[in-house]
Amino acid sequence: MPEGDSIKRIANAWSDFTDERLILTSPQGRFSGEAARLTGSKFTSAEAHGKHLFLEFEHQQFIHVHLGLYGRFLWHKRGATPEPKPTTRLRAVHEAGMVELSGPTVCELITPARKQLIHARLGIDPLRPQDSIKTLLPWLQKSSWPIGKTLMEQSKIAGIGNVYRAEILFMLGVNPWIANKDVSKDNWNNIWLLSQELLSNGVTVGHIKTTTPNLPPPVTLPPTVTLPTVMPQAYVYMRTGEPCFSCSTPIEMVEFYSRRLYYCPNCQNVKTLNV
DNA sequence: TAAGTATGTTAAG
DNA sequence: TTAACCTACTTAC
Repeated sequence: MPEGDSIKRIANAWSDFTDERLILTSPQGRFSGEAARLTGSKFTSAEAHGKHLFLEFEHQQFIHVHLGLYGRFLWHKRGATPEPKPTTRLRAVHEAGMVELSGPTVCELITPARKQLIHARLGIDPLRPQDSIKTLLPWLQKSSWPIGKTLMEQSKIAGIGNVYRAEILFMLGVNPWIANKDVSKDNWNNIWLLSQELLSNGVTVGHIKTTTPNLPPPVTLPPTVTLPTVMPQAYVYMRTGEPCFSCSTPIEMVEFYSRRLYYCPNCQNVKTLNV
């Protein structure tokens, strides 16, 4: 489930290993040399930037991980020592437990210089307290990119993926095709605040759930529409053809820059503009 | 039980 | 542009 909230949660989980000397192996083989070199080094900290994870070991050694679509961390309790799965890229063992990483797009041992390069190509992250939409506004107010593309562009905003993109635009009633420069500064601030709120909530609850009672869609509910007693995880994501919770119009889906984009054509004013 | 699909990115061609 | 990564969940049979 790799959007930014998941990576932040994984970074938090790694803090259990802080100051421990780990035994690292790579049953799958593609990280064997690096695992052997790091074994016995003290793990010092974990950091998330967007969907990228950095595991720091003493002497400024970093493991850079990107889960991609299939990558998973599997945590084992203290004392549990299951047989290593042959697909495990990285296995880390110490007294407090064990973790296995499988299927990542990226798992590499990097220097501080390379880490800096990776940060430099990533945009502002709603989960990083030091980041602000203010630094991106000058570019946004000149850009003709559709906002639906911008929210997914990791070099501009890091951590939002296909689920949060669809949900943020729906919750604020924004047409995904509208140009960045046609979105007001106030609306960018609202998008940023909502991103922070939704991703933080994802870190807390452990999965993406945008449909909490505290975060209703801003669209006014007609009196004839009743929300289901048990709300699903999302308002529009993966709900093609089902009625919008706000206006009952069927949710639509199109291919958009090689990814699927879900939206309510009515609440997000798609018909009255272009598609 | 099998088949299909997905919250993503990289590198080969 | 396409294949690779090779998990976990949902749906079909």
